[in-house]
Amino acid sequence: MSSSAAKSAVRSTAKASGQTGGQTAGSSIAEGFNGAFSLPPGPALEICLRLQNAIIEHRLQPGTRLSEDEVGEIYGAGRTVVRSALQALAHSGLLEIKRNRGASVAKPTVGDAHEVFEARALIEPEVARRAAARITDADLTRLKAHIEAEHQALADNDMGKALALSGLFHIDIAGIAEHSVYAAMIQSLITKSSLIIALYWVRPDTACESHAHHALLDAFEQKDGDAAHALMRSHLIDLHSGLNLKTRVRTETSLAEALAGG
Amino acid sequence: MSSSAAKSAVRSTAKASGQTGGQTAGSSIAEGFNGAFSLPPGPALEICLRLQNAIIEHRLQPGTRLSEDEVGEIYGAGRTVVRSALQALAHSGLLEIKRNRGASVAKPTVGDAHEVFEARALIEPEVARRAAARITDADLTRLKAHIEAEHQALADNDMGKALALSGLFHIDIAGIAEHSVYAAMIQSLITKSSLIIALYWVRPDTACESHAHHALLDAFEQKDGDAAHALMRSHLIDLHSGLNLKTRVRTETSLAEALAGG
DNA sequence: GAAGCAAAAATTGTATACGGTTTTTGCTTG
DNA sequence: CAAGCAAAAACCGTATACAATTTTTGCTTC
Repeated sequence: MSSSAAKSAVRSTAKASGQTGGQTAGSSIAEGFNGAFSLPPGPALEICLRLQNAIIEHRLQPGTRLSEDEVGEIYGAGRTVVRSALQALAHSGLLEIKRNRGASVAKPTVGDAHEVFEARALIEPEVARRAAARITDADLTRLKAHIEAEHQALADNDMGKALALSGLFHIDIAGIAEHSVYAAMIQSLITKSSLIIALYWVRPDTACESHAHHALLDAFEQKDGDAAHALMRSHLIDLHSGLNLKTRVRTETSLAEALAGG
Repeated sequence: MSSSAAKSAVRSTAKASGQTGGQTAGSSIAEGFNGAFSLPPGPALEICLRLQNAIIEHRLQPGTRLSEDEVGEIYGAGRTVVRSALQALAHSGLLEIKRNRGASVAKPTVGDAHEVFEARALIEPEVARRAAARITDADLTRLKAHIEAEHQALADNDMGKALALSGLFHIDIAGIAEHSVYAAMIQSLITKSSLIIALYWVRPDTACESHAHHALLDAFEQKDGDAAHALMRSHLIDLHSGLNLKTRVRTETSLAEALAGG
């Protein structure tokens, strides 16, 4: 609950380029998402971030089961720390844990999807207005870098990375607004959005997103809070409408998926 | 073979006889708060609810340290389940866990307090509008019962219970609105509000709260969403203004408190 | 051949033991 | 008598072992 933590957490993402192409959690794209877990620094938090990153980048699909032994084997940790990490992720809404059944990646329903984007449409415009009043030049250059990296990821056809960067853009704004309560809510909502997009995204062109982010950046440069509010709201409504929430998409379980692939 | 069986038997009897005052977690006032934890039903969840209840009713004050062994001793559980419970509570923002330092009841700062009530003033009016559109007669009678119980607690001069019931009123409304995302947010905000009130509450008369709740009930009875929205917003602004967030109140630690008491 | 049931395998829930870090305490020394 | 330091106690982090539950599998039977 420290109100000063949000901004510094986002700021630290600027140094993310110093590492090799390896998959260390500290160098991952999703480092900016790290404010959501109330875990002390340690292996449990690292596993948390790695798994969260995998979910956000759609390398782990909704419904996938995560056995404690399996995860421990992959990351070279005991079951104790893995349990900690899984419980933390469950609390963030990314996993579901059932008694004696283990953890699996959450599968938001159509109703959940509506609720998440409705909440985002309420909260994020307010946060954007706050951010416009507080934004600094350093923040603006960082946001530009995010958009640039997102473009690059799209050029590389790396949809998972592009999506993660798009989310990071919104989270960075929450950090700029210096409101830790809103920031925590938005982090939770955006990670859930990632799951929802994995299940219900149907629009083929993602370019519109970049346009919206550019427009937001302009409003921030002019420190126009009302414009930022309006742009954010329309952006989120646009995102919401880009989902296919009428019919059921991708109801296949991991089993059916495996059958289709092989 | 008999050693472990005997020990568990002792544990269960201690658990049963230690709480003869009718304080089972399932029957406690804070039962309505139980949607916030992503723990499977079991002893960990029970300990979670008991501790949450104690915090909400101000029997545990901000800053109090909770040793794992101590909590385990009290509730007759091993450290494993206690750790689970403490981590879950930390995720809800009620506890703070520092590496090798253990858990302690969170102490929201003045800035946190502003943020929490600002967020409530944004979200809860929206939820009240939704609730007005969906409320049933059964819901109305239940809300009336809440207000009645709150009055009774005030008459008994049981401030902790009154405060918990007041929070339950708001949480019930979130449930009526049938919006799980908002409901989770509001539960988290209200439990945090409980900590904030423990630290910064200065207004001697709590009667105003009951009036506000009565007025809200009227709006719900008439299914007037706009009125519910406006009343909820003014109610929360009123609560916010009832806090002393200018100067520091109650900065004493548990040590100073013990000295003052003894 | 399908349905029902029992045994076995796999997986999670929990407790306990050991190692590392922090905090406290008591002594020494200026 | 205060300050610094070292030893010890307390506490948390992690791994491992055992118990309980679930899921799967193979057999029997209609």
